[in-house]
Amino acid sequence: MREPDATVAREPLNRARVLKAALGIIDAEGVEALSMRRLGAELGVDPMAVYRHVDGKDAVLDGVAELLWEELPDACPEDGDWAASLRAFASAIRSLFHAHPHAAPLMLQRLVLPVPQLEKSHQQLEALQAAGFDREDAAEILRTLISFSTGYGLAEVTCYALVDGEAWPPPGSERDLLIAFAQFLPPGTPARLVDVAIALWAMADSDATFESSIDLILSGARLRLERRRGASE
Amino acid sequence: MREPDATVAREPLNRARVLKAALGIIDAEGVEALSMRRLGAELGVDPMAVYRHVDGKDAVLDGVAELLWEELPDACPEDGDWAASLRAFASAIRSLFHAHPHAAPLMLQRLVLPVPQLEKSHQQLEALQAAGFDREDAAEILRTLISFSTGYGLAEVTCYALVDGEAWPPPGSERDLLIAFAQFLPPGTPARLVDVAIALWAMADSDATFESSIDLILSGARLRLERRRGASE
DNA sequence: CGCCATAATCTACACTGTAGACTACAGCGC
DNA sequence: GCGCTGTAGTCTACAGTGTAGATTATGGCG
Repeated sequence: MREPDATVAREPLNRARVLKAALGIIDAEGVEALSMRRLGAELGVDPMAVYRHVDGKDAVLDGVAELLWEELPDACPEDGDWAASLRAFASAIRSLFHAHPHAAPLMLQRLVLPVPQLEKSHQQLEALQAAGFDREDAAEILRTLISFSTGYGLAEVTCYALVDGEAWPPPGSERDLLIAFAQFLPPGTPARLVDVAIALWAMADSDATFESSIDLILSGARLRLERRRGASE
Repeated sequence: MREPDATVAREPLNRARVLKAALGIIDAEGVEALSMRRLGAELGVDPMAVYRHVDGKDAVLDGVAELLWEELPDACPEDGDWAASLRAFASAIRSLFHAHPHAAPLMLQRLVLPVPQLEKSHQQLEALQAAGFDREDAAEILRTLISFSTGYGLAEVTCYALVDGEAWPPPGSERDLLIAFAQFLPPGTPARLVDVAIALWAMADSDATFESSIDLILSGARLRLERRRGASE
């Protein structure tokens, strides 16, 4: 009945498989659905077996965060267009939130020091310095960009969480929107505040807002570069 | 022995006192230290008594988040300087994170729709429209500002969490910094990545970076206002 | 006094993370 | 073949969690 080769009743567990399973659960059902018992069940194994490969639940969460940040694509340094590279970096961060809305809290909890994120940041820093920025300016620009992309991604994902699986913004006429939003707000919220919520968070093209904000940051960076060049010559 | 007046063996519990106590615990020891039993103890009361005044633990967390956003100061609309008002708004959001570093996850979890935040946003929107912005532009600017301030505040607070009570950035020479940061990173992290971490997150004047990023966003807003005015006349 | 609403307590249950003892088994020298 | 040893997986048990439900004080009011 069983496979003849190597008598692999099961592949032995390992850290990578544990983390992958954990991310799967989180993506599908949210962080609060992840328990060690559930994780064991998902892997077809006693819950305690997981502890052989991972230090504990916190370590699992840390590992998943690392896994997520690893999905950030490398910068492609060949073209030498630092602005395009930065824009791609920012978009990638935002996309990460979109790809794993339920895991957003994890990416935030370990926001500053995940090694893969540092690696990509390093690439960006190098590109900026190659373009003539000094290291302080480059770091400041990158920091601004990371902060903004993170905050923006988070805000969007928080909106998605409200409707959980449905489309965002909730489709329909302006009147429909009003009704839909009223559900998310405590009863008795003044109508003018419902309007504010809609204006802020149910705008049609959040892509455009994101891009234009990035433009803003990049144009500021460009300005700084020119000033720096003018001063040094 | 006891106070004679009104025989108040204790003031009866109420929602506000529950939330205040919860925030106290969170500020002092972090979110994970908050349990219903701990909360009851803090209030000198059976854990179950809390449930009379609040719907459950999630409701407590929601309430605390609301409490936090209530600390956002009102805009002072009299001076009519929309840019100054926006800058104050952004700084206030950032200050909120600084004032309650342990509560940051809570403010994020309920990022978009806390009523008090909508109230202040409403004031800002009004001010912008009074200055000549149309509602879409005003909303976009505000959204960018909120996202950025949130992301920036979060990143800073995440750094504070690393040292938990000590000063940030950790003081000392560049070599000291290197050693200090190495502790926060997994062993074996390449030195160039430690450098990146330091450049990004241990910069001396994060106030200045914040302000200059806000300047960037505001100057973009100003530009849009002028264009809009030029087009409409 | 009795009645009753409200606040606070007590008990109990299902569930969590995980320490520690235990079993199953592969690879080894003899 | 034997026994040893190290490793992967299992089992049991414990302290701690959120909270449903029953129970007990405690006040106000007729």
